[in-house]
Amino acid sequence: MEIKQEKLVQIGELAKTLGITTRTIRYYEEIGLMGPSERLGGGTRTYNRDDILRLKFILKLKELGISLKEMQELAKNFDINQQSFGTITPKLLEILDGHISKVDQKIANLASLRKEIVDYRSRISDILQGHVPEVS
Amino acid sequence: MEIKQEKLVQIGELAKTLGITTRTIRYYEEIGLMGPSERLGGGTRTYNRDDILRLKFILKLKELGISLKEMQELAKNFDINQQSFGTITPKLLEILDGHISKVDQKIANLASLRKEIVDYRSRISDILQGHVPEVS
DNA sequence: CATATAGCTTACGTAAAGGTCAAGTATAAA
DNA sequence: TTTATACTTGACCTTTACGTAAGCTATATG
Repeated sequence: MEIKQEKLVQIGELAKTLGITTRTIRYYEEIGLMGPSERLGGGTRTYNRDDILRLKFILKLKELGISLKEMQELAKNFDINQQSFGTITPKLLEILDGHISKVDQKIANLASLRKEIVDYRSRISDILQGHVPEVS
Repeated sequence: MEIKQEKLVQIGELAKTLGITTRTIRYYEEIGLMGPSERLGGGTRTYNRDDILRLKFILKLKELGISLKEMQELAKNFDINQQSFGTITPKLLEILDGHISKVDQKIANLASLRKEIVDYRSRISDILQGHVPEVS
């Protein structure tokens, strides 16, 4: 039986390599996004490869506009049955499908917003050209 | 010399017709977006046609995703010379252009997110079919 | 006159995503 | 051993756009 040799990093180093602050990492743990990490004797948090992947995933989703609250919703279903990947996957597909719809909806909303802004912009631009706009 | 007969409304009625709360209107005054309105004897605020147009304009910009802070920037230019709509528009165009870019950026990000989710979804779907995925 | 309704000011509360400070502990280097 | 970092928890601070409550005034109506 061989001993697993995990490469462990502390919170400061992890934060630095990811370009975030330690507060952010602790905050994600605080709200349950990261799950309690292993501690050293003195209480110092340590992170292994899986922890780091998870954190990177969170940052990726955040970068793309998913709120921490939405991630918490996702995390519920992820964490409840972490054991059997086979039984969770159908549910996971369902969740992902839901998210695809949500994203599609957001894209549609933004596209509509964009059109409105552009239209409004051109009306204002007309004013600068001396055109008389209609009162709305 | 004829006396101007302005139709004046009070805050409650104005709020109701615009679908906002009185708090919102007072707040806009509080932060200088609306300028102090005329008061009746008892101190009750009254709004004339220009005030109402201005408030509608604010709501329109808000609807387009412009923050109250950004509007305050606009208001600076707006208040100095209230007559000339011409002096405010270039600044407004600038802000609107910035917003169009922002929205475009968000749309691009969401599109990218969508692709990622779809990819992830299909990898998971593969697992259900018995395929062995690569570790990423 | 009493009550109802609308208005007034002051000021604290809220959510999101952390920032910042305080006071204490642990570990490594000089 | 002293000093310098890095870490810990706890708790209050920040911003945005108002919500909400308290306590008071003014106007309309029965």
